[in-house]
Amino acid sequence: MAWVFHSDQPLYTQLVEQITLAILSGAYAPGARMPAVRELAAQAGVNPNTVQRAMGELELRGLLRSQRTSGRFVTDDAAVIENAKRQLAATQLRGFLTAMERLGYDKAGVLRLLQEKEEGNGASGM
Amino acid sequence: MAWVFHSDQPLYTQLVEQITLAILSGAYAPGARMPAVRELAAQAGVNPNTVQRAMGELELRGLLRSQRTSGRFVTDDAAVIENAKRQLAATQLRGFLTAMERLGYDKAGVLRLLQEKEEGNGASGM
DNA sequence: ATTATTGTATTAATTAAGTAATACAGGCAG
DNA sequence: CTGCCTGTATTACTTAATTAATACAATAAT
Repeated sequence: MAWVFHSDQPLYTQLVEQITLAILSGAYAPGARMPAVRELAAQAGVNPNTVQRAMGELELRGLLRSQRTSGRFVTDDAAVIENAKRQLAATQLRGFLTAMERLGYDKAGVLRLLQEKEEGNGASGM
Repeated sequence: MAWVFHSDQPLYTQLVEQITLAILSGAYAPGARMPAVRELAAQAGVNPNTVQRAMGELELRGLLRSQRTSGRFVTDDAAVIENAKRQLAATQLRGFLTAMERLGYDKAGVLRLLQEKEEGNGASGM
């Protein structure tokens, strides 16, 4: 796993995001054992507590499960993963739509904009 | 103007957002004089510097113009306003699409999702 | 039983961000 | 020319968030 961080967001947040995507994409497979906190911290070059914090967040979301002394494991419930995916998508969509509405676009307008982009032209027809 | 603030975001950010939308929607008309920094601060119940900071931001974006001793004015260039609107929309769209792509949705998938929502049903067909 | 490896908890240090207090500067009206 | 109303700049206070150091706890393996 390639750990790349930028400075305009907390480390633990970026960890949550990257690990989440790794799980949702299957890079960390369902049921698989995660690297230990200290190991992952070494890999990523951050403090173990920072990893711990990220992991805790992911446990709350049900994506990880900790086994006290044997390690942490990705959930093996595929439905949970699929659900998380859909949940994130829904959140994105909702936020996007309300932002666009405040800019004066109704749903039809948003659709039009998207289809224009889909066609690869920048003509907005304003 | 009704000033409503929530605590999960800096005041000056919320000011920027609300004033921006007020300008984009025409509530503060092109060329119109803005309330003075201290007056607006009193209205909104915040420190004048906080308003100043928000105003400065809006100046950078070309939406406001300060006249040193006579006050601040909304730009009277309608194109600037229109442009800001489109810029914000484009930013929203771009961010939304990349987020969705990382979740495994291609553009067609996003479109499908939107159209489903458009039709008012929650069936995702998963 | 001992040791090594796991996750966990607590506390402290550091840093950064936001907000506010206050003083400055320029022009217009009287 | 005096005073008041503009925006502006500087500085300091306060608060919160992030990260790190360190110690604790449990279990599996030897």
